[in-house]
Amino acid sequence: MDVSCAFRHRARRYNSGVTSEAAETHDTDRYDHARLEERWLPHWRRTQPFRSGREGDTRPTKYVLDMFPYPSGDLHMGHAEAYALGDVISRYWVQRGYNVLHPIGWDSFGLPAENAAIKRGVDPAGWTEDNIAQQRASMERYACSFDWDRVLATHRPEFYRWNQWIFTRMFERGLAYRKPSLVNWCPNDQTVLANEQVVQGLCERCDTPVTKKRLTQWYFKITDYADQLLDDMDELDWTDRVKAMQRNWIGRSTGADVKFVIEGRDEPIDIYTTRPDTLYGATFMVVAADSELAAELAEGADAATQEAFEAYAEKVKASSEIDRLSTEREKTGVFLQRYAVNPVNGERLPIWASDYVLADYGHGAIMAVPAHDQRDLEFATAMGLPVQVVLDCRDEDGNPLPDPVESGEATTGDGVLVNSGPLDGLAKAEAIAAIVERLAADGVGEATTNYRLRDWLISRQRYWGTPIPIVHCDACGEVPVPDDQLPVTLPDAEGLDLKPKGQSPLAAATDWVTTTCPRCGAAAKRDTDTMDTFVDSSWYFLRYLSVGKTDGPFEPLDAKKWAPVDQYVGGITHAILHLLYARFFTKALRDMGLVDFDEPFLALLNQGMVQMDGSAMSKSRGNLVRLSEQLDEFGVDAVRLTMAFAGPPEDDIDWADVSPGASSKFLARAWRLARDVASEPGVDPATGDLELRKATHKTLAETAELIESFRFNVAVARVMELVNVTRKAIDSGPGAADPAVREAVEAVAVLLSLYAPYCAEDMWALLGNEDVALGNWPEVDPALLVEDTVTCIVQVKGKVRDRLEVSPSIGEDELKELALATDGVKRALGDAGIRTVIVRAPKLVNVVPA
RNA sequence: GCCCCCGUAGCCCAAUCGGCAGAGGCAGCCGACUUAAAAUCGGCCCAGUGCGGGUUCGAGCCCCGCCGGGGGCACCA
Repeated sequence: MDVSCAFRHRARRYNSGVTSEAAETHDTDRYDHARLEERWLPHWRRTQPFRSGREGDTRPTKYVLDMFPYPSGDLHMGHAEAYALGDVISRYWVQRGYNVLHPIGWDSFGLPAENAAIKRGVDPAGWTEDNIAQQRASMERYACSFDWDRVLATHRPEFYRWNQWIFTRMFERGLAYRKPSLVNWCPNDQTVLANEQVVQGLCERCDTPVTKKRLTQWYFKITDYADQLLDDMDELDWTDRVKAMQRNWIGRSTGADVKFVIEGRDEPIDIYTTRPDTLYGATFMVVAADSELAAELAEGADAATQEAFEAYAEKVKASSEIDRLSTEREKTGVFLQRYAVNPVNGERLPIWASDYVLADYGHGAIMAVPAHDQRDLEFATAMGLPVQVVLDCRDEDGNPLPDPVESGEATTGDGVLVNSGPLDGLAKAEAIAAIVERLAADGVGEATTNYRLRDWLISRQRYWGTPIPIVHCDACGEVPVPDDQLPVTLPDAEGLDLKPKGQSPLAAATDWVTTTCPRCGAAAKRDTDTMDTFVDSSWYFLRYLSVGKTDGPFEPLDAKKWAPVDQYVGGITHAILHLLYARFFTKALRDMGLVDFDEPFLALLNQGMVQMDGSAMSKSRGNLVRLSEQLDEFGVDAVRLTMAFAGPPEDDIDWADVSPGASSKFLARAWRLARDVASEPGVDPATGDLELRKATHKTLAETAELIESFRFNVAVARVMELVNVTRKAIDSGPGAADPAVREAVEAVAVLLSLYAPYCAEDMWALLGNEDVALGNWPEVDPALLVEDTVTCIVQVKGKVRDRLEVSPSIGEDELKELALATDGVKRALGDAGIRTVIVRAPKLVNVVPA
């Protein structure tokens, strides 16, 4: 798409009601965002100021990365915020003299393209490429400081070839494997979903209630890295919020495995518990109704029991995730007419099957201690099972808590063990240590760790994704496609029915599916599933480093030079999924010897969302604000500045609360400064007005700190202050010809280049310079940061009673004397004596009366 | 239920070692310029920091307990 076309369009819009002649003429003596955009965009297209990694570039490197967009339509307000903030960081480091890698690409596989293709009967590839072209044009107009030589899109074979390559490496190491299991199934999209894509029991994409289906699917063994994924977070410069989300998701718990002998079964079974100290309180056992163990135990029971179990299991399977998630639901289950033996006291425990025990956590079986676990208590109450108290729990005042059976509340806290044989009298921690030791000695238990995190299900029964590079051979089994036969490209969508039908559309591409086994040469079939698109985004940040490379996913030397990412910028919506997967990939690639670092993203900034009138924007809600219209009306610079100025970047922006019009006015005010400067380029600022010089240098020094701690809104406020004092200097101070005015305005231009590149570039040109964006951060003169005098607050009993203008280097004793002599102190003190005087030279004295 | 974040003028937000509650902006009001309006320039108004305790010479900031808002996890044994 031609961006200049959009400009003509706007010019017409903008000047409607004015003569056509006026529409063609721009007033060069006024700030006119349309004129500035028309002037500078073509210039930047030519000069490509943000190309990184040029031959002979000796600047220190930095890698600043924005999360790449999905190409479904044009950019929206959310993109505008994210890229505005990422650009502030990236442009700042360029100004500070760094060789900044700031790439962009497209996360272009996935359901939206496929759904659009189905709906409109178009080719997903064509639809995707069209959207990419549109977004790219919008990004260029938006003046994103991207390196346009490093663009990638994940749907192109030159990218997804390396998905396949990494997959086969994972497969070789046992990190990619296939297993049958009950998986999340979206009946609408007709595809499997990862746990992470099920939100409140609904499909993340289409909000359809998710059901369960038993399927054989591909997994990545992310659970192998659970401990590292938890522990390595300590080193990351991420918010506590995101770290907490990741911690919750991984969900590490420590406890013990305990072996229970099952009557009539050769092998004992393991259960997992976090409270082995309550083992003497176990009164029954529960196995997950949808587990193989439950089916096996039922098989060993009488026919009536078996029938009851099968009916129950069927019901459980049919229930939706939503039902399952309801916490108020009644406990249900079937007694399997089987018994387990408690290893510590030989008691016979009836075994029940229920859906409140999960098949894929721990061992899918638990010991039930109803006195001290709320869920077990509810189940015992519903089924009339016995309750045995083994903990003496007390409230804060030392009174015993009511009996769980009477109160309906299990006592789950700490307590002293009772009715527990050798454990009696021990506190929780001691009891756990003692019982684990004894179980281990007897060979019937050991301390273990469990995780909420499950292995990552990556199979998708859809067309628009990376084909899984596996050939199924009757003789050889699962055979990875050899490297020299990669990529396995997608068959043409032409003639394929992409509609969801529970099986991958690739299965219908007979010619494509039919192949020979790479190992034995016999007739064989390709795997017809495609990979979860999160695979693409798990390593794309490495591909940017070596986009053209044809003999590997990335060049190790490039990775050494640039990676890991110094600063990542993106929405909090990816706080769990994408970040966790990318961290896992990095660790796996490290173990393959491909990278030499542990974490992909050292620092992370999560910008908030852009809302309108208190809620997320949507067409149906009628509160949609169109980015293109905002850009037409207020200009790129004003919209970008508004995003930076609205508040802390992590906070949501309500577009109704901010004012792009005010941003535009401010930019005009700044721009006029450059127009008004009356001294020549290169004039020595040292001879200029001292007060203005101090203001300029102070602003520069403070801004550096503010940007580096992401306080962009405050940094913008500082530029506004500098603009205000410079205006005053011109109008009612030393005047437009003073060299300090030029110094101040040049600083304004450099500072504004972070938020408002068009305005800054034009100011820079008005000042007789070129290329404002590149390494122009002025050196701060420390001498100009020192104040001649500071205001010392004089307090009596913490209340301000007087002020003193003193030297910054004043001594404590001298300051104390001056303070005690002030009228304010004398008045406030009256006849009272002095108990003590707190002196914090040079800023504060606090007199404490007796 | 567990965990994380946040409550400061009418509104968005500053106050980063515990030290003058206000930097910047929006809205409002007044004035200058103008025949007038726009634009521009200048000025003014506005809270004692959600509530209750505590520590301290001194608390928006630290501690405890509430209230309110947002978010994550959740039958994970």
